[in-house]
Amino acid sequence: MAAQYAEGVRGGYSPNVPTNRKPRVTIDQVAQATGVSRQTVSRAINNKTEIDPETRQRILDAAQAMGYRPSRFARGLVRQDLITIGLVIADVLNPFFPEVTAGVLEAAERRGWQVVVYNTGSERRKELEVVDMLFDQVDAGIAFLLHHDAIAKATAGNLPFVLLDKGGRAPAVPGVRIDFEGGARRGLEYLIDRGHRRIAMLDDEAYLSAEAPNTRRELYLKVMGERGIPVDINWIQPAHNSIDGGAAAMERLLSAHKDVTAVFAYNDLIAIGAQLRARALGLGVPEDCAFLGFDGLSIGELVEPPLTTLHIDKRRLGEIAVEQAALLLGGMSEDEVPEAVIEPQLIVRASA
Amino acid sequence: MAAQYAEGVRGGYSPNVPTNRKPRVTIDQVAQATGVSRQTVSRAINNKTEIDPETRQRILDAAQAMGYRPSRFARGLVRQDLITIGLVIADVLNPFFPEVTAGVLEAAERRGWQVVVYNTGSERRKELEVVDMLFDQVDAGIAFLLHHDAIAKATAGNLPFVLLDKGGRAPAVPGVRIDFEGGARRGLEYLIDRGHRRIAMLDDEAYLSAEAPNTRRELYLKVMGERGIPVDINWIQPAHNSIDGGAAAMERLLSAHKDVTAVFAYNDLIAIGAQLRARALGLGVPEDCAFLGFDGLSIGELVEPPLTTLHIDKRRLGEIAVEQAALLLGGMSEDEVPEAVIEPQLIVRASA
DNA sequence: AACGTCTCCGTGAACGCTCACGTGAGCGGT
DNA sequence: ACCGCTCACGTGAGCGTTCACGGAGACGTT
Repeated sequence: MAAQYAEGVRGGYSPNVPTNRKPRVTIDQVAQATGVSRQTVSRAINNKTEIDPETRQRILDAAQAMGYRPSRFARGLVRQDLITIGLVIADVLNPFFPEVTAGVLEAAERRGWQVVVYNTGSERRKELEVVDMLFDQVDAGIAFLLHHDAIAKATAGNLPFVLLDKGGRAPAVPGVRIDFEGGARRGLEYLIDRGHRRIAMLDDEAYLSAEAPNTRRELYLKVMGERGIPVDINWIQPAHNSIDGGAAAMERLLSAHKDVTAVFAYNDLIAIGAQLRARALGLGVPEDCAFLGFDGLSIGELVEPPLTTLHIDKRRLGEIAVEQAALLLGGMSEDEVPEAVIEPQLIVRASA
Repeated sequence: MAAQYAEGVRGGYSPNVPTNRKPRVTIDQVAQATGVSRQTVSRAINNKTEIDPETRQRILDAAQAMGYRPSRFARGLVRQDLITIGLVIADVLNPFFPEVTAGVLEAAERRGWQVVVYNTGSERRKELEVVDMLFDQVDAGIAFLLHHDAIAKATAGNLPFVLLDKGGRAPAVPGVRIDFEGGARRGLEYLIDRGHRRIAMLDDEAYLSAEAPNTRRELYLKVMGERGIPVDINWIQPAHNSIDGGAAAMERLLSAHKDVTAVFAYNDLIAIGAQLRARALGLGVPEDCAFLGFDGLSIGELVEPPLTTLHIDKRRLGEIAVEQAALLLGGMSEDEVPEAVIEPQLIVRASA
């Protein structure tokens, strides 16, 4: 594969990797070189007692010079307290996930755990692949999974597994539930109470292919129905889960339904894109069209007008997931793990 | 430690972890239970040949039922091809890093490597701690490090180490260099050519405590000097590396120097905060004050007016780092690793 | 009947480390 | 001269796999 030199990159990179990997230096080699036993080298390396300070230094120097580094495998084999968890997210570039990741990282660090991160892009193939990988590589998994077969596979195995956003799934699978129903209800009723009747919905298109229960769209229909507000099915536009996706969907929506007065978006990313495009097309926000997001991303404060949204405590979401993983790892059975629910809070800024 | 129930979280979490960790099920136990040898179980688990399909299924079922999962340590000990790299970043919440992470993740995945992520917050103590940890836990490190003693420690050990943004350091330490000089020069000359003379700089305060060469500030002084433009030292304001930090710094700057016509910010985050605050205080952008950022974050497109910035290909940065790590891992010596430079590109949007 | 060839399965060793011991030297106290 | 103690260090075992073999049985070929 020829190296692709991206624009703005000098001295590009040709991966002509010489594969003469040097063999590992072992503790025994260090021991032999310094004329002591393995155990003494181990004492030096691990900063233990029962060793002469002078000997320690001598060993440390030799180890350094020889390029010795203890094998984490050999070490992990004998000590049982080295824990690594796998964090599976959909997209690092979606600001939702860095916040969750921050919570996971922090909670994991408090416990002295390592966190290895996987990106799926919400593709079915990747999700399945990553779940497979997880079984071999980590002690517990924390995952955001869209596709039900990936979820099934993940929870069927005997790896402690926690779902970020476990949706409406059985209580037996541990995870954090985000109360979309309460959130969507609060958000939509806010819009309705402010007089909006023609409320469109910009949905995440990823849920079209995944056979998952799409709570947000269903909730939209449900609440609108409860309030006796007729819904034109074409008010629902699928959007790619990104700012550009939101913009494109908004344009499609407007080309057919100029008369909607408010937009309820699947999330902030889509809402932001939609709002930006609406303004670019000359609409006033919120006078001509109001926008309501979901997630409470901080970038919602940057746009004009600042985005009204249903805020989710994403950091806490990550923290709780780690705590649940800890319970599982501690030997608790899956159905004993207490339920945790995160309640979206309506944050009224200025877009609605 | 009592559980803190964050607002918006029901059914909060008390970590009364029962620590009766169940002992590991080993391959031998599965072998015994199914009446075969270890090796046969191994063949079943690893999908190898030389095993009767029927036996395989029987073993697989038993393993599943017994909760068997191969130990990655034992496995890693005997196979030498399981590679894990450590990615050390300053702050997941700063959009710069998710982009780098995306590049690293993608490149690592292509190679079948695992990536474990560490967050330092650019704190000296954390940086040193993380570097220490790295030596034990991974096969190679890719790190964004601010403090020179952390860098020294990282590069002194015998762990393959690649620096993201290696700054002006010796060529012997592998890493990617971002050509801040070229970037800053292009940016500042653009401002100067458009008639600006009183150009302030909002610097990252983290560099105050770190005894690192702060190229961006020095470059600012250098270029201004070369063009014969006098600089008031108070035009340089330290800012916390965040949007709020930029806003606060801008407010301080304006309280003393209302007459600056342009702001050159350490990065986009600071620039965005500054610009937002300036507008809130009634200034017109760019008429009253122009803003120039650094990094080329996509959120710069969200603010009004969209931020003019020096764009860095962050994804490519991460990819190159992985490629360099691969070279090192392949046995290449540190000074043989070809130099890679990333050239910031001026993207003129509307803030300057 | 002897021999080769498959197919399926088992055995010993090795991976690199830590843990629980055991050991000998040195030294002060009785 | 003996005991007891501390300090510094060494020895054997074991952690859970995979790898390179070796071997028994079934079956066909000469």
